[in-house]
Amino acid sequence: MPALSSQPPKRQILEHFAGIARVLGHAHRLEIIEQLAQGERAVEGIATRLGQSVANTSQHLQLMRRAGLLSARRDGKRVLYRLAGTDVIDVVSALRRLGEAHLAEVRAVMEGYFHSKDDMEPVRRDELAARLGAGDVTLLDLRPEDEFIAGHLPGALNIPLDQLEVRLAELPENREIVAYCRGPYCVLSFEAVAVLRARGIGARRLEDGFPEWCAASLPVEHGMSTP
Amino acid sequence: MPALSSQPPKRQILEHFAGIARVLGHAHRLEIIEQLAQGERAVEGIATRLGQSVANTSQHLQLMRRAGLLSARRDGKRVLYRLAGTDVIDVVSALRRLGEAHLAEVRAVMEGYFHSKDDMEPVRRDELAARLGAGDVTLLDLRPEDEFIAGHLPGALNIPLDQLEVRLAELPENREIVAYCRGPYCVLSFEAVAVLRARGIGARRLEDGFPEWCAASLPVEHGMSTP
DNA sequence: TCATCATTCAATAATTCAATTGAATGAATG
DNA sequence: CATTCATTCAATTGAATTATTGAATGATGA
Repeated sequence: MPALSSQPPKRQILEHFAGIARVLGHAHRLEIIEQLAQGERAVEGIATRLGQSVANTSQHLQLMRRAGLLSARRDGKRVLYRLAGTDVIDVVSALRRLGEAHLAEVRAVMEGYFHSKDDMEPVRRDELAARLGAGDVTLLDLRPEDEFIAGHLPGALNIPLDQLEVRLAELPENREIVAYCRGPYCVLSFEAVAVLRARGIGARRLEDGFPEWCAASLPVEHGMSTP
Repeated sequence: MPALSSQPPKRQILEHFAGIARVLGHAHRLEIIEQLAQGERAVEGIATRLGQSVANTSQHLQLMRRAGLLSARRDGKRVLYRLAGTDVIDVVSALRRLGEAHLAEVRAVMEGYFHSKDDMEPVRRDELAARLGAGDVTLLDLRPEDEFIAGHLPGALNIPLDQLEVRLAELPENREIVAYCRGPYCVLSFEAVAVLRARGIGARRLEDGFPEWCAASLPVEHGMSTP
């Protein structure tokens, strides 16, 4: 809670933005956001996933709620938290990009974690466009269905992120999966790649998203998916 | 400098991202980034603009440099700092959007600062498309010249942000100015509106940027500007 | 109503962070 | 070579955060 003293208004506003950044400045809270990006969760569920006490998790959740990152609703005995909006995801994914780009230590950890460096590198737009013709790539669109219908990459399969775990069977085997979403700052494709990798399914993400693909005058399809 | 203990790799990575967020979690540092978004600056110049001591500013700068947000070069006696990359701007502008959207207090301060609420609200894409025909709007493209040449909104004037202050005379008077840049998460248009307002020039920014305009199948021009 | 369960609050101790002060580099100029 | 000036370092103080503990809400169901 930043102090609202009699400072110039610009400074006051920056103080608020800095307050939000401080709220994001804790690994547990970033992990909570990652959880909630996939849907509503109760306090205890989050706490066990984090391996932290319920009281501690509750305080983190409330801090984020006060900062406007989360909202909560009561369902019987439980209090279900969810992200206040997609712009929370936007900040976290921009943060992730920045961290990946500039922090050498992160790259080192990642290269130790994933088998090869290529696995983690995003697919470039031109590379993808060239490989689409060959037909050995499955495109996975993680946006909500209405956005998908309004326009998507040719031949893409639409599975919104929150349904990914239950619809894994729809993914063809033995084809490389390239995930994409709203744009380079959207975290949906990051999350999807993480989910797929956790199940041993090879997947990479597109460097940017649908708007940029469009802007590059590459082919676009409209309407429902026809599998 | 987050601890790199023997934690699961995912936790280690989140720890690093959180560290970056903490570095952003201070109003002075956000203000430094705002300064450096306009170009290289020496330590003392930044310090005087912030109204802080040189020693203190130097420490903030070094903290940001260690976090990978800034880089520095020596020029004679002075050390010139600059942003390490545009992704720093991306995070700050995503943060800004989040703060503006969710923090009621920020809105209150803004409404007290600017004359009317409308002044601060971005121009929606469809609204702009409709008004382009009438010809009472000057479009201002703040991206670097090469990006402008590759494609821009019809009739737009290209003044990269770092040249804005010296090229103010090129702006026509008595027309509303709408600034745009790379996308909704790019801070260039935010900065431009701030610069213009500080000189009493009415300006608003486009809700999103060039890729989204393209994605919406709206008209696009290529090549140099022809004033 | 009472007991139960999930969540929240309040108080504490350990850690981390911010700004100040004064001294120490390190390049440029006479 | 010594001086000057911009920047950095080191040490201190005061403030803010984090995780823990145990008690207090507040809704549910017997």
